[in-house]
Amino acid sequence: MFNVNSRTRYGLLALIDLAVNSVHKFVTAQDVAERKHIPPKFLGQILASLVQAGLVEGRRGSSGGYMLAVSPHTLTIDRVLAALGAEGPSQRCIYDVDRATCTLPYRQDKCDAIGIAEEAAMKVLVSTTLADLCPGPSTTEPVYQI
Amino acid sequence: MFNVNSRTRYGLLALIDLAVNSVHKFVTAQDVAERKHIPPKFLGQILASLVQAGLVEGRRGSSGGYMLAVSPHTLTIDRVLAALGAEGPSQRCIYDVDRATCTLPYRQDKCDAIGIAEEAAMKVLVSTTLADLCPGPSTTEPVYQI
DNA sequence: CTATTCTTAACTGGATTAGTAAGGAATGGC
DNA sequence: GCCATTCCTTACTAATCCAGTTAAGAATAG
Repeated sequence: MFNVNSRTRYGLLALIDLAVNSVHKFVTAQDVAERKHIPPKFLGQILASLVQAGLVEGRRGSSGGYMLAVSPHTLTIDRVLAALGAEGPSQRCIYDVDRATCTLPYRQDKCDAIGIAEEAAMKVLVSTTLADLCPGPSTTEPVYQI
Repeated sequence: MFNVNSRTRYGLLALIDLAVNSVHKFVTAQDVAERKHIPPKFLGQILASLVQAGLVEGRRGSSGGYMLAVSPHTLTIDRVLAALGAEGPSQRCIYDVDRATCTLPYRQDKCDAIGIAEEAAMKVLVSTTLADLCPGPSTTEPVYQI
C-alpha cells in the first residue's frame, strides 16, 4: 500500500540500530550495515540524507561515525519517512483539485476517500516514535522507579 | 503516500463516470475517455482489468460498451484499488517477518507502525463506496419518499 | 457482410530504483 | 605535519516499472 522501498526500509533499520547502539557514542556505517545486512555504500548514502534532515549527527575521521541527533522517544515515524524522501498525504484529489481549497459544488465529505485514508495512516505515524520500533524496553528511556 | 498512479486515478474516474452515466445501459470507452480526459486506448486496458475483476461488464459490437456490474453503493474503494492492481497492506514488517505469524521476542505492539498505519487507511477505504465519490446525491440511490 | 466495439498481447521511450564507484574533506592518533 | 579512517558528495549503471501506443483478433448489431 505505502511505497516502502529499500531506501525507506534500510533507513528505518539504521535508525533503530542507532537508537540501540549509538547511545552517546558514534557508530560506523560499516557496523550498522553488517548488523542489519545493508549494502554499506548504499547505507552511507541513506545516512547522509538523515544527517541533512537533522535526525542524525555524523562525524568523520577515526572514531567517527553516526549518532542519533534526537531522542528516539521524540522522533516520530512521519518525520523519519519525510527525511527519507517518502511523500506525505497527497494534496490533490483524483479530480486533480487541491484538497484544501476545493470548492467543487458536488463535493461531498467522502469524495476524497484516498486523501482521508492517507490522513488516517498519517495519524498513526505521528503517534509512533522510533523508540516504539526498538526491541525491548528502550535503553534510553528514562525509567522512574521507587 | 499511497502510490496513486495514473492507472488507479483513471480507473476511479472511469468507475465514477459509469456510476453516473451507465445506469442500465452500455457506455463506450470513447465517451468515458472524452468526458474524463483519459487517453482512450489506455482506458480500454484499464477497463479490461475492471471487467476481469467482475466490477464492470463489457459488451462488444455496435451499441456495446461498459456498464457497472455491481451497485455503486456496495462497491467499496478497497475492492476498486485491488482490481486496479494496487497492493493492500504489506504482509511483512521492516524486519521482513510475516506480520500475522511474527513471534519475535522483542516485538511490541507498535513495532510494525507502518503496517498499522496501512490498516488504518484500509479501514477508511472499506467504509467508503463508489457512490460516495460520485457528484451529488447518486442517481442510482434508492430514494424513499412519502 | 460490415462497421463497431471490446479483448488481448506485444512493444517503446522515459522515469525510477537499487545500488556501485570514485574523489574529496574532516578528524584523531602518532 | 603525516596518515589512516570515516564521512560526504557526485556521477554512473543495470534492471525494473510506468504510461501509454500499436496491432491483431473476436463478438455483436444491423
